[in-house]
Amino acid sequence: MGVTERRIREKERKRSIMLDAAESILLENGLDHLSMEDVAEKAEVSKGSLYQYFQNKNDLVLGICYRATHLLNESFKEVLESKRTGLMLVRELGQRYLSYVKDHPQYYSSMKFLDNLHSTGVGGESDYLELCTKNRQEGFRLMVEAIQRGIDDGSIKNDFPAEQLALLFWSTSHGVVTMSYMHQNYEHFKLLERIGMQEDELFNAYMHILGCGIATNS
Amino acid sequence: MGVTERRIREKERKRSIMLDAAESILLENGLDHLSMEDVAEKAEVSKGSLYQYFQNKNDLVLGICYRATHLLNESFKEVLESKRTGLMLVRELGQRYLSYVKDHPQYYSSMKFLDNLHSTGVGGESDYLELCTKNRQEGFRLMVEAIQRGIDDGSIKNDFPAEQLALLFWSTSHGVVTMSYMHQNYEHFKLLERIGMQEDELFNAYMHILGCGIATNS
DNA sequence: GTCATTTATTGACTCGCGTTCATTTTTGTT
DNA sequence: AACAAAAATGAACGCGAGTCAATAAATGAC
Repeated sequence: MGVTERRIREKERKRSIMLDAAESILLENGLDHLSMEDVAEKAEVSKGSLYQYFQNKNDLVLGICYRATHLLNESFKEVLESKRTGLMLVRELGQRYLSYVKDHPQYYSSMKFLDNLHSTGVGGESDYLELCTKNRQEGFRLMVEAIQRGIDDGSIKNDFPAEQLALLFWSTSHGVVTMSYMHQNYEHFKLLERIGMQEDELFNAYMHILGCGIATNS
Repeated sequence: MGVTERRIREKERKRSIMLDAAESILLENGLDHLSMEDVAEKAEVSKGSLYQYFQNKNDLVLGICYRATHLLNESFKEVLESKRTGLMLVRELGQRYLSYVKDHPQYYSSMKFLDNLHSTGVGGESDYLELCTKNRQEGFRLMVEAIQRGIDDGSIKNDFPAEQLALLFWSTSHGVVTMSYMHQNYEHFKLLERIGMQEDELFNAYMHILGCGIATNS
């Protein structure tokens, strides 16, 4: 029976169309102004149909987030395939994260949404939630791997276990990336200008300071 | 006419009661489950009355945020009164921020709300918005001052201007503090445990790494 | 091709919540 | 007590998430 298979494929295709619609609205209007009605209209289906493909609004946004985390991980994996020192890998991961946020602000805000759900406890049922969480863990694991390689090849100090360094890098980079995200996406956000700093300067300073802290030789 | 003055005082008192109510609900239920009706009930006034004291829900939350930012700044000012080296001041500021978030999670979430508004553009009218923003800038200024003192007294490298270092510290500490906030407030958030790390270990590692990056002598 | 059954689609409806406003109550003044 | 100004109230509105009974389309048996 190829019929049920085609049904599944067809269903996946429509789901994808709906996600495309949601993504473009998220990009244009931001999370706060993403309504199910607008998504339905953009996807050229009825509101009720949306709910056949997504359990609720959270689920829809997490659907985007699933794409988002997957894409970021792919980019990270690419980095880990190169043969540079661990320290350079870490730097490159940071660089990738930064460009990722620049290129896909809608993905970034969907990931913020995920973080927020994790903070709030649970925000309703969603099958995507677990998948997204898995993806994030995978991303974290990739970071640990880069750092571990750095410790092994001697480019990174072994003052701390790789997991702990990774967590630090994970936490801190978030703030830096957010800064440049806001700088890029919100006209009125003038903090960087106010202190006369370029966007890439911030990242370089971050990497420099962090580098001094974790690299074996300054 | 002492009457109008008393009226103003009385009005301020009621506003304060309403903020107290909102605060306690924010503490118990979190931002997502903070409804105007609940606040009204807790403050023992009608829903309509709330709107005589606050322009809208955002305004109410920013009212809490105003308290929040003020309190944090007071704590920061206290630190700056001491005569330690700039580097030690910076460390102490971080420490204060950390305990602040532990002691007043509802204030922390109100500050996250403020950040979010800043991200989103503007979320409706609120007189408190400007006040909160001012407070945040003041907080940032205090951080700059601590770092500048460090540069002056030689405890902090002068690779970067104080404002830039402050911005870095500001951005990165946010991530670290968020981590321990979530660790404390959300039972299911097990990231720290998973990698076998204590809460204060994370902060110490952060300060250590950062310290290596900015201190004059390792 | 016809028809019964399963599956997909629809939009009118409910419901919760932020917000408004006409009305009532309280407070202050003469 | 009479009146005016300010404050408080809760019924009513709008908007958007989520539901569901009705309808349409697709499938498979004969």
